[in-house]
Amino acid sequence: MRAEASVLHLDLDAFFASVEQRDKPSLRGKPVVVGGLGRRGVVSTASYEARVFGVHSAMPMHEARRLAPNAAFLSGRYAKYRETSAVVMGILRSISPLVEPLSLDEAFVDLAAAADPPAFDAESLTEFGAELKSAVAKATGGISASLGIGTSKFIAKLATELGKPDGCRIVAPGTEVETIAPLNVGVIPGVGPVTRDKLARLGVRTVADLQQLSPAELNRELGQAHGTGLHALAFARDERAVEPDRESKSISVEDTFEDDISDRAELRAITERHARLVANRVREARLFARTISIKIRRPDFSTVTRSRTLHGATDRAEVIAAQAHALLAALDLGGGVRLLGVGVSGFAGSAQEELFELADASAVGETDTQTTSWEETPRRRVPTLQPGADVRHTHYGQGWVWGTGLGRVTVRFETVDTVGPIKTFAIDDPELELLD
DNA sequence: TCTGGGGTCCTAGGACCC
DNA sequence: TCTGGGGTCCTAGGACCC
Repeated sequence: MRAEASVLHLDLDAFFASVEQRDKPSLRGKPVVVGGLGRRGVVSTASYEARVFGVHSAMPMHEARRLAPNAAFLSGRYAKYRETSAVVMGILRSISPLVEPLSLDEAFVDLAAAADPPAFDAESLTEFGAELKSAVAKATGGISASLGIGTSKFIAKLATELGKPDGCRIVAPGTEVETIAPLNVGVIPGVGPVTRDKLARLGVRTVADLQQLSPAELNRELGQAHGTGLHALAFARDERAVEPDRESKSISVEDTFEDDISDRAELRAITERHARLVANRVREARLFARTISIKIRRPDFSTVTRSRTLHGATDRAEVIAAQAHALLAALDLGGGVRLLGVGVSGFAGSAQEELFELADASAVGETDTQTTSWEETPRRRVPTLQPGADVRHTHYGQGWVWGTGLGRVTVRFETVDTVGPIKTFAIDDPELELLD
């Protein structure tokens, strides 16, 4: 274990909702929920004002609406979130070359590798943290971050959690075990609902309880890797390094439908569209994939995956689609499909494509006759004017979609620093333009 | 009207090979 | 007639994370 508190963890508070409140001043101080707005949507992020009502991430949207009917429900503006995230990651990289992003709103920083590292005492680190938080707020237009500093990834992340929101918590070297001992085992990364239940059956509720179990006992209950890992973390032993350049291991696109789909031609068309999106991303990453997978979820929520590995590697949509079609053709889809996904993995740096793989796959897939042409565009599922989206009107300027319905769209004209009226237009008003 | 989308890592069994 | 023992690759499923 590191002797010094040299790992920093940063988490942007209620990130997506914070960006919305930043760009939509009328929503500041109000409950905001960002997520899928459809019938089967779930909450991505809830602002702290919405959390008061019990709304939280991953909650079905209909439940969130029931709990906080007066909240603003917005579909995400992911380009904006990526943009703001990049600004924050840039600040972190100016501190240390070793920055490991975990998602748009979270990252680890190895402070020991910093060009100008802070002194590792509580006072210096507190000052350092305060400066970083204000630098983030300044560069992002007021987004707040929570920070944690500790001797390992686990402890740094836990420190962040303990200080949220808008916190800066330092766990002093040597105090790790006493800090975690009284906490629920759920604070250990890798302990989710299933593991927590298993541990509860062994009488384990807190990290201190977990410390009483032998590694052998844990391995028996949870498997070798998980058991060994948990035993180490229970004593705050965590040697994982901050890894700035983790290579991606899979790329996938999936979609849950508003209504279950049974029609094979339609599913085929969607598979094709997904294959194209996957192939685009594979090429952007300059990769070639050997394994093609599909995933379906049935109406009863049971999930099935099928995959096949090619002899060579590909970045071509036609090859991915052909394999995916063949895998789909072999599945019983009676009863319909709720979700369909296409993915690739097993990356290689170069293509060793074999010509027969395309032909071979079409042969396997020939049971479902060609009812859709390659060019056919599947129906667009996502309406363009979603609540929260940025729009511009020739007279009123920039605003955002408040709501839509009955062929009309209501727009609130405001930006970070302008306040204007709320107006309703016909949904196809030529003076109204969707931004991005 | 239950339950997103993008990932990572692990397990377990079978094929195959030496 | 009683059938080792590893290692690797592949597939499918599941827990978990944000």
